[in-house]
Amino acid sequence: MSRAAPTGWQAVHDEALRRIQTREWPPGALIPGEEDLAAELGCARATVNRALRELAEAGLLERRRKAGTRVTEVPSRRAQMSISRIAEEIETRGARPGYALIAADDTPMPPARRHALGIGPDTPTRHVEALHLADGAPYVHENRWISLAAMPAAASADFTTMSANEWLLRHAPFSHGTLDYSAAAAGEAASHLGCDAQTPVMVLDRATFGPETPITWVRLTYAPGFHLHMKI
Amino acid sequence: MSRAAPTGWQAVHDEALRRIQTREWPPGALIPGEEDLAAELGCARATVNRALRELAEAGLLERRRKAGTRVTEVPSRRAQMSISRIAEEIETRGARPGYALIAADDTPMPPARRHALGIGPDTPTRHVEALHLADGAPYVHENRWISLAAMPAAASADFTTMSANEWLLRHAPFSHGTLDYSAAAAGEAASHLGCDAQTPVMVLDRATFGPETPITWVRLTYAPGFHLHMKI
DNA sequence: AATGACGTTATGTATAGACATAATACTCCC
DNA sequence: GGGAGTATTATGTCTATACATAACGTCATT
Repeated sequence: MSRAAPTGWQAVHDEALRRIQTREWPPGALIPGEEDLAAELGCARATVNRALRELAEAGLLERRRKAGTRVTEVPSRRAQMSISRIAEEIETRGARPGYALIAADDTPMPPARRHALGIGPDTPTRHVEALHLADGAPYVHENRWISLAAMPAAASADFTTMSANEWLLRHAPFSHGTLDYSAAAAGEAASHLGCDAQTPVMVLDRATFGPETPITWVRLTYAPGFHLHMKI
Repeated sequence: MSRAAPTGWQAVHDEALRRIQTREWPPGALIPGEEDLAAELGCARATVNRALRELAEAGLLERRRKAGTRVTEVPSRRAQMSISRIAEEIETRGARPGYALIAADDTPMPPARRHALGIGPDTPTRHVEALHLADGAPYVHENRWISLAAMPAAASADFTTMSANEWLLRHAPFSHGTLDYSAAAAGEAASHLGCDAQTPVMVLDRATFGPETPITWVRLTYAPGFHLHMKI
């Protein structure tokens, strides 16, 4: 009941964050209960709850019923990056996006990738290969298979002007997926990216699933110089 | 007021998610207001608010005062990865973590990296070079500079048994930072990683800041075969 | 026609009170 | 002493109500 000013859950959030960062609440320490904090800061318990919940979601606090709330000993924070349209990604980097279809055919999906996506050998797929450009220069090579069981419309879709990436974002009811970044030699994509086959490049393997079914598997091979930037 | 069962914000969240995924609420559509939904689902407006707020944070809905809530046209979802102790990262991969200090000295920080971290040429730093092992094999090479202005205790810290990574996680009041993954040839780190200098490897440049001051800059060079795995 | 004031409206947030739930701490009984 | 059952307690959540705030539309004024 000492402080009068900081009402609002953000104010409570900031005040708690300050106490954590200044070690007024040291790592591992049990902090006052919601009721006490609400009384001290002059707000309702629900307000304190909202603030502390956000901090817990950020990994700075650990909350357990009955046991109370304590400051995380070794905070394992989450880094985030936004997954968006490749064209948008290129625009964000201040370049003019371009797109060129290389092939849209029925090249069979390799068994290893069928397994990664979780579809059987009989599920029909469509194969799309394309190149995305930034200011006219190769930006990323896209090599994709789409499950026609999940997206029958993909069989007749025209990928010459709209990339499969964007088409799927617009049409597929995607719910979750996995990303797998690795470093590799450019290999077969080298000719499209305008570099040597031995040049180290970033490779992204992505599997995407709808609420019920696997949708697509794609390998994106980025041109040399690509950086994956994230914030914590 | 038709449905009786789904009380609880998670139920409302799931129901809204279902309507988005089934395109009962198609992309771009304006969905019913909180008041209406609360009446329909038989719960309080605050409960609907909580559910829709979560979906908005996940990037599936866009909410604006007065304008209402609409389904995101092209959802740009966020991928998450957890940043943790390197030892923990190795354990997660099912291996026994190991650590070997290579050097702890006063090697000056290169100007480019001083700039990336945002500290002037007069700020004293400490340099630490180390190798992290997984089941005895090289896992990642760590090359780090710590600002002694932010962390004076780092000047006398012993990094022979505890890595600088872990020491900082325990002692530095870190608030935010940037991650920058790229693919590169192993180069100077090759000898430590047991590979050729030309081998493509993943490189992570990380700058870490406290609430007020820059703390540390580190380059982690991962051994060949490393994959960065994320979920959406 | 452009501009500015204002009312309307949907979301954002705060509150007090209540009940639910999980987990610890304790007690009782064997 | 050990195990089962129970009381206690801190967080989790829901409700109803209220007010705050942003933004769109409208209407009047210049």
